Amino acid sequence: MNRPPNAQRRSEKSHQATLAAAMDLCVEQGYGKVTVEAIAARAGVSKKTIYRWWPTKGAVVLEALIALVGKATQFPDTGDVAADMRTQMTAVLDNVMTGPHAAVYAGVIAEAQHDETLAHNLLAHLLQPRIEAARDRLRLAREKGQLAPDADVELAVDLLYGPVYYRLLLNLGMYSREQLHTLIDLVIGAFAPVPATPPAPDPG
Amino acid sequence: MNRPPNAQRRSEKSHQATLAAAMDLCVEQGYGKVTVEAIAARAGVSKKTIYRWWPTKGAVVLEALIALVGKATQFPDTGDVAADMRTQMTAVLDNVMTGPHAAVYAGVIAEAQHDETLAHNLLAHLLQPRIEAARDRLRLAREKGQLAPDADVELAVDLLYGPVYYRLLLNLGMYSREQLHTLIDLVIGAFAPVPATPPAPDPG
Amino acid sequence: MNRPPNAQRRSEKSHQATLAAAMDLCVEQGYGKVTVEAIAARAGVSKKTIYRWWPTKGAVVLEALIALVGKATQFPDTGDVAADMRTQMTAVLDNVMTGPHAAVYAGVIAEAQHDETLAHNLLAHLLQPRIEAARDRLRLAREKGQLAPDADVELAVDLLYGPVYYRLLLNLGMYSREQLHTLIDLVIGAFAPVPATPPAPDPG
Amino acid sequence: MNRPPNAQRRSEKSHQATLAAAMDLCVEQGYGKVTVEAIAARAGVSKKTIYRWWPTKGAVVLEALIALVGKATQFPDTGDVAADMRTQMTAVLDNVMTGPHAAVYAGVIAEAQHDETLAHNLLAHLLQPRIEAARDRLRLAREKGQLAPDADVELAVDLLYGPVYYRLLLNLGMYSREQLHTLIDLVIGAFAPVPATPPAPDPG
DNA sequence: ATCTAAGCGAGACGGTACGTCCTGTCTTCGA
DNA sequence: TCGAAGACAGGACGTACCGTCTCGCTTAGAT
Repeated sequence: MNRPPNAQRRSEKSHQATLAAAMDLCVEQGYGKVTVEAIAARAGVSKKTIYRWWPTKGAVVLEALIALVGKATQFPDTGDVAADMRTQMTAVLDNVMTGPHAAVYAGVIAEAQHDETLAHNLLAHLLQPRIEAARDRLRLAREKGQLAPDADVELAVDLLYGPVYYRLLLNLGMYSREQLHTLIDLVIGAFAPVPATPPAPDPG
Repeated sequence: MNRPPNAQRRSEKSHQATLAAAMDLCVEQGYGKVTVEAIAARAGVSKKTIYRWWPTKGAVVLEALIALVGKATQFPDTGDVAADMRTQMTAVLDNVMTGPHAAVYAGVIAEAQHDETLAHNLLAHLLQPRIEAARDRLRLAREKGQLAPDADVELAVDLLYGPVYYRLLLNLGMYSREQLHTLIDLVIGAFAPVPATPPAPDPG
Repeated sequence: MNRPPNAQRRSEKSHQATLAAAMDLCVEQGYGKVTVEAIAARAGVSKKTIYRWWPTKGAVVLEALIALVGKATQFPDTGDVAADMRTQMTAVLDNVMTGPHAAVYAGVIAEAQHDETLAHNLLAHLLQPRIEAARDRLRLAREKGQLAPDADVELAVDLLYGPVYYRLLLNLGMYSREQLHTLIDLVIGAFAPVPATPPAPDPG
Repeated sequence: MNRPPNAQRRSEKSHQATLAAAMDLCVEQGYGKVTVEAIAARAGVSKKTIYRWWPTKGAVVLEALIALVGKATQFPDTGDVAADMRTQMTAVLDNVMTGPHAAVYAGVIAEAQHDETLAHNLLAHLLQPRIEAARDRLRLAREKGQLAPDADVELAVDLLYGPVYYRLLLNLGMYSREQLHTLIDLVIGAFAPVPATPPAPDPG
């Protein structure tokens, strides 16, 4: 009954055409107005082929998004944690929080509200890796003494990413780069270590 | 000519039945699976009547949500800004970020991603008033010297609300009350005024 | 669950448009190539409306056929049973056994081979009434002594109609009017009464 | 260029398995519900192999039918034309007009209504030989003076076969053997030669 | 005895129609 | 005369088969 298809025999051409068509249509018409039928027509692919490999429209667009942003968000390690966070989050801001893909990303997140599988995959394949990378970077900084030894890195990441998604999803207007940098510096600063020797008392 | 209906002659009974049916169905089946047809059937109301007074399903549910949570969010002012933030945000946490209404709220926010009117009304009637109230409370604290004179209250509110919505909408698990309080204290602390004299080193 | 629709509120316009579109398409393209989608599109009617009132394409076309031929096949009674049979069967020949409707009729009969409901309705509403009329006419003739008193009118009707349907459905070429009349005369003759007084022996 | 396949290298095993599967499925589920996919699956044969050797499902089933009934229809010649017709038509009745194969046969005839090639092959390979055999037998009888010299043997065959197909295809209930024999005797009798001297009135 | 070209099973593919569902509009009928 | 009931046009859904196609594999005839 209903065996899964044989992935080895999958047509890479149809695969890529579908992803490209899905992303193009989302950018042109908005995620919500895109239909599986339209994706199939644009890609020159049959609906059956789409349903063979993806359960829903959301899954297609999610994969397209992952392909789009997957590579662009590696964390650098220059030694300066605040600078590295700025570098990475600026890339995220440019890639998916502004420009034509922002609405597509928001659309997928919206869809995930009533699609558990999509929510899980969104988390597992797009979000969680970046969250983990950020946490790792912060843990590294903590080990090097650049953050307080008891700094809660999970909370720190929430404070860094939370406001960005909040503004994306509640239509509050995305941060400019400057605002983003201010935010990052403030959060990193909040987790800075208490200096070992207190600063000399103000002689005034 | 499509004149607007005469609001004076509106049947309050149908109005309330519709809101109640919408909220009940959302809680039972999830926002995404609810249809206008089902709301009409459950409320014993005709579809026409629903479309006469609301443009979309989202608008109905938004109104139901506003009715539900609209009253519960006055900001206290006890003089202790951190305590007041905790009080108010804990109420929000309990009302819409956890429990059966959380998914409904998330569903409306999701719908707003591809419905500009709904997005506008969500912001104007539900979100913006609470954001403004929070900002006002923080401005008051700033004026009283409980926050740094240059504290960016907009950023502060983003840092308080952002992580909560982020965790709601990205399926990351909502904060416990303790976690929420930790978050609030950290953010308020980050905006605390720089003390004129540095704190004495811990004598222990 | 799935109550039947209210026939009183049926749109007669859509009803007639559907029947007309179905028959037109069948004549143009052949019964087998007609789809419910095409009927709906041609009639300017939604598929839902078609499925609300008919279970299958075959049912639509059957109703169209019934409307087409229902009126044209009354039996006359001139007193001459052979002449009356010729009159009626010639009308049938002209209406549904030749010309553009023949293939449509054959298509419906074909469909009825794997659609029990259609088969039943075809019999009950199209065929059986005409068969009964023919039998009645023959019974009348029998009572008047124009046929043998023990004439099997059911068999007689089979012998009259059978060959016609046989040639229609097995692609054997339909009878000309002359052939049909020969057939009728032969069959009626086979059921003629044995003369009370035998013919005088040929004096030759 | 689509060369025809090399029949010498055809797998007889696949050939027979396909025919058997087709007939089995038709008997089990009815001709109309059988699909090429199902035949392929049941036969353990690929769809490609079926389409290599037959153009359509109908062609497969027709071949299966021919294999089934092809042998059983030689006309006897005992000298008694009515008896010989009874013998042969009873065999037809038993083989394809009743029992599990009747519906399959009807299904193929139905399909032929919108498949010219199938119609042609059905006629040429199944029907026409039997019709010709019947005509030949009647011609022989005519030559021997058992039928009137001007007897129209084509019409006679129509009168013999027509009612049988008519009852098969219009769901009118097949004849019993007795009814069939009555029919045959009546038809043959209608074509009997006019006696030179009229029969003497029954002296009883 | 190998080579090689075909048939073969498997099954993915583009395509078409299916029959269902929901939307948002429009009509009817009963209170 | 208003509103519930619900029929309507429209359009996307996800499914089922169609007939084509591309894979490896066997398999038999020709080398």
